[in-house]
Amino acid sequence: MTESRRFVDDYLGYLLGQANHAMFKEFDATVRAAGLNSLEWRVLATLSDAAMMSVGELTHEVLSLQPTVTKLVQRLVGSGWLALHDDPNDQRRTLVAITSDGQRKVAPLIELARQQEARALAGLSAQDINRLKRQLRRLSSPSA
Amino acid sequence: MTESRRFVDDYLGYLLGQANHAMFKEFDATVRAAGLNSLEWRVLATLSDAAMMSVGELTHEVLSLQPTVTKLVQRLVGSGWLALHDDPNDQRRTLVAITSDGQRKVAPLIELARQQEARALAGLSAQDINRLKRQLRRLSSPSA
DNA sequence: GCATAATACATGAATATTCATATAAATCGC
DNA sequence: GCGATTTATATGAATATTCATGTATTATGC
Repeated sequence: MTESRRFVDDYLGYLLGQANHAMFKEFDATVRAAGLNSLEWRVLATLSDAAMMSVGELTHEVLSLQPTVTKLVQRLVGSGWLALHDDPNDQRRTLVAITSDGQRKVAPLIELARQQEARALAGLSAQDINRLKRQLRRLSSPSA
Repeated sequence: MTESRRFVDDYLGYLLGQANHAMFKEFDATVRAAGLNSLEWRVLATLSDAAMMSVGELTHEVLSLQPTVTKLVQRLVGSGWLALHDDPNDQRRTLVAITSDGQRKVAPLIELARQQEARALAGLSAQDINRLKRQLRRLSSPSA
C-alpha cells in the first residue's frame, strides 16, 4: 500500500495546534464557568505570580496583539481583577497588576489546570515529560 | 536559591501555546502576504489533499466552531478557492471542496510550510521527531 | 537644547468570531 | 408512515479582535 498521510496529519504546526486545542478544550468549560475566555484566563494566570508588567510585556507573554490586550485589560480592570499603575521611570507605560480579587478568582483555576496537566501526562515517565517540555521550549525559541 | 518558576513557565498548556505560536508566527507573514488569515490557511491546507467534506467535518478538522466555518467557507467560495456541493445521501449537509484555483493558491504555501517545519526540526534526530509527534498525537487523543 | 525619530499605549472603524436560535432534513418509536 | 427527536447548517445580534492611526512620552543626532 502506498497510502500516504494527508499533509496536515504529519505537519508539526497542525499537531501542535491539535494538542494545544485538546489540552485547552478539556479545561475550557472550567474557565468559561468562571466567566472568563481563554485569553483572559491566560492573562490572569500570567500575572498571578509575576510582578506587574507593562501592556507590551503582557502582550508578548500571552501571545496576542497590543490593542487586544489593551481592551482585555480594560475589561478585567472593570471587573476588579486587574489594576493599573504608573511607571515612574517611563510615563508612556501602563503597568498591569493582578488584584487580590483577581488572585482569588484565578487561584482555583490554576489548581485545576495543574491537575488536568497531571492527568494529561499520566502515562509518561518523568524523563519523557522533561524531554517533551524541553523540545517545546526549543521550538518556541530556536536559539535556546 | 529557592527561586521557583512561574506557573505558566512550566505549564504544558502554555508551552504548547508558545510552541504553536512560534511555529506559526514565522509562517504567518507568508500566509498574510497570500491574503489569508490563519484559519483560512488551515482550511485550504486541510482540503488540499482530502476528499470533499461536510461543514461539520471541516469544523472538527480545523479546531473551530461551526458558524465560524460556515462564514469562512462562504468567504472562500466568494474568492473562488472553495466550491460547495450537495450530498446526495443527506440533503442537510453542505460538502466543501477545494477548487483548482484554491489548489494553485495553497500549493506553494504547503511547500513553504514543509520547508519551515524542516528548519524548525533541524537539530532533532529522526527518532526525536517521531517521539515528539507521537506524544503530541497522544495528547490530542488520550485514548490512542 | 531643539528637531526628529522611535516607542508605548489608546482608540475608532472594519472585520471576524461567538452565542443563541432558526430552518430543513433525516432518524426513531410506534 | 406519522409525529417527535436528533442532526446539519445557516443566520442575526452581540461581542471580540484586528488594522490603521492618533497622542503622549522618551531617546537620538546634531
